[in-house]
Amino acid sequence: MATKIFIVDDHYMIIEGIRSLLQNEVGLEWMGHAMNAASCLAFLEKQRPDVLFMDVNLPDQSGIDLCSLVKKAYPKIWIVGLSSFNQFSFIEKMLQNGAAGYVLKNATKEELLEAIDTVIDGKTYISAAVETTINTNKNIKTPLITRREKEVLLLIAEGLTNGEIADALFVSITTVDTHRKNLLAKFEVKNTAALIRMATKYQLI
Amino acid sequence: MATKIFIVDDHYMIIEGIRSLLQNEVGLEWMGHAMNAASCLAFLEKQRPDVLFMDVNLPDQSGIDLCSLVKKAYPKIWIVGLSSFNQFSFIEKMLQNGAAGYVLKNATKEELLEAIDTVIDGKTYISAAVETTINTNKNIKTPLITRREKEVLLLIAEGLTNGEIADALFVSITTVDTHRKNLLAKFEVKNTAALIRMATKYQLI
DNA sequence: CATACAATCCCCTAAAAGCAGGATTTTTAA
DNA sequence: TTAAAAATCCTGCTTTTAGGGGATTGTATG
Repeated sequence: MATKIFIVDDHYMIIEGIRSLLQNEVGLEWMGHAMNAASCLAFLEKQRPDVLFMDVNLPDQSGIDLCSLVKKAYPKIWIVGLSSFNQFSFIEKMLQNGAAGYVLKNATKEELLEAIDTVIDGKTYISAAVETTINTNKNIKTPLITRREKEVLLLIAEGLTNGEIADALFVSITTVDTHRKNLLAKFEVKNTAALIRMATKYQLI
Repeated sequence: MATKIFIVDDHYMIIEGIRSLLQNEVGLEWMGHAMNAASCLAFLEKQRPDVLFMDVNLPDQSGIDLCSLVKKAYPKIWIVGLSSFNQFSFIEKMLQNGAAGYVLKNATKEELLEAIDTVIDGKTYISAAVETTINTNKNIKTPLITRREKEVLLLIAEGLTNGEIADALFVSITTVDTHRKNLLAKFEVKNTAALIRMATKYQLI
């Protein structure tokens, strides 16, 4: 039986690109595409692909969230994350949320076919380039900050001083100061400038 | 005579996507593709497309730079910028560097055809979505900072103090302090945190 | 039920950044 | 070649951060 392929991506060219790469492959059946999360879910109510290529960035909902939704509702569908970016945070989250593979949008036909074969075998497919990113990033720990610390961080980024943050959060300045110290420690930086830069790097801001 | 189309983009799927959308159009001749700036320039030495779709992000050189290079060497080639991002800075720079159009990677076939028609007519093609971005951004003034201010800004973002920056640049602390004051004034912010956030927003860091 | 963690608060000191004025010398561009 | 812009340096003062200690309370979670 042919492996049924579906894709959700808001970039028309990517859809066409993948389609033209895979369309005439034997053993594959092209089921079509959706251009947003909602129509993807609507499609899945009626039909079930084997492999679902899923863009990480969708207009109505993040691919990350859609991934866990789909995986909960239809555990048999193998999801392959699709992104222009070789960015660790995306890769990590997609895999955590049940994706069985991750390919970049500059993947070759061979990579796509290998990804399909690998995931329907129940294994995880990670392309070489993505693997490198994972390896370089897995040592770099993203600081685990608390809810309150994140609030403080955002207000710091807004340009508020400790006093102003204290007023905004109805706590004392010393409390804000403590959170701030903890942020510096957790990000392993020694001042606000580096803190904000790191936080944007980790896309916490 | 058919309009000759060439594309430079490092994403295989985009190339295939555009090719499958345009390949069978009458009046168009698909010349092929390059996947980086160098091979694009090599191709142009031998053959001349009429319209050149150019990715803004290329592996060996930015599309922005390649754009002005190509336009200087071959003014008759109409360049259409190509990007996933509807980002003002990119659009602006591509157009400044001689691009005649700008389309997003989620463009439809109709948009691509319209872009081609428009630019070979000598006009500028801007898709509706991109136009909106231009309008919303042209009011937002990006601060114009000097070379030295940018150096200081980068070092601030690295987490260096005024003293350390002074040492790094072989100037006095007061000089660094002045640059810093000017940065705060130009970005219209009142402290470092907001400065770094703004600077990353404007992608100066 | 212990204990880990988050969130809150306090003290003190030193360092760094921010604010308000200056000034001089190079560069750059009209 | 001359005016504007950039880069350099200064003094004095205030506010804010950073670094070093703490401590208490509540709330989850094993």
